[in-house]
Amino acid sequence: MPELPEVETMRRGLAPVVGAAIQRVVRPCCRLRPIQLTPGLAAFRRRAVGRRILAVDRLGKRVIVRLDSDDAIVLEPRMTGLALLADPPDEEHLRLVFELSGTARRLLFWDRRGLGSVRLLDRPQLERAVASRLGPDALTVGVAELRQRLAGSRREIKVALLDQRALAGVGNLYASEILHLAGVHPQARCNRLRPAQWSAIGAAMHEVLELAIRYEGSTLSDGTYRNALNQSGGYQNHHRVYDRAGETCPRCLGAPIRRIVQAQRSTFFCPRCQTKRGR
DNA sequence: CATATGTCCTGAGAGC
DNA sequence: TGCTCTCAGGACATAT
Repeated sequence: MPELPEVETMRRGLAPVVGAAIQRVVRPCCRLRPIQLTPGLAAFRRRAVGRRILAVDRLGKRVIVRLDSDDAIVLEPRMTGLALLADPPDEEHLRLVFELSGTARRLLFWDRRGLGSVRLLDRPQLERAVASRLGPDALTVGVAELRQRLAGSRREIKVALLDQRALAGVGNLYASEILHLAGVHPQARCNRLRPAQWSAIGAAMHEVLELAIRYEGSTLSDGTYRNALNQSGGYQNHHRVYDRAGETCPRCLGAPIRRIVQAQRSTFFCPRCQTKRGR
């Protein structure tokens, strides 16, 4: 489930396509339902083929491939989507192929569950989408803005961190990791958190995300996530709490990690060293 | 307006 | 062994 570190790793892995021209766009036929492609294939080809790739950026959990036409291709991996330069894990779930000039040859969008999407947007469309759907990027947001955007909410902090309109990039796995490092209870209400706790969350967020990027993201036991060269990430070996229910907390070495459910998603935390109210 | 819940999707793994 | 069932959680639509 690509979150900010995995998508940032994808973005970096796609560096070789910068400068290449898109020569063909191919949708392999497959027995599975096709992923969402906007606009349809014919219009997509008309606008993409012949264009050169100027840059590959990231916004939250989306990869933005900028074209020399002022259009951009937005890759949204959601649960199981991958952007690949290397051969995919299998052919069956290959959803879209961009054939390119230059050394990279081709850029693939592979998605086992097919919840991801590929959209080609013009500049106003992209700007509108970003403004209406995405908060500041979690990797660079400052503590003051983080606090300003979340502190008024009555929601539980773990749930609020997942709201992409408030803050872009944090997903279910990293929300647990961040709050554990910050020492903040996942069920603490945003509007009850103290300034020192917001500072701790902001610092922990940057620390966790940067370290996870250094390890090229997390490949969980299902093995789905891969970088652009179809290699596993390494951060799963450094998870503090995620999917570690029952194990001893690495922070206090005293209490077992607990799993609870918030907003239909698993949360992992240490009941001893994550508190609702700082002091 | 803010917040909560339901939905999409496929494959892995559990249980019988 | 093979069937059925549950679960995983991205973002968005719909409900409260």
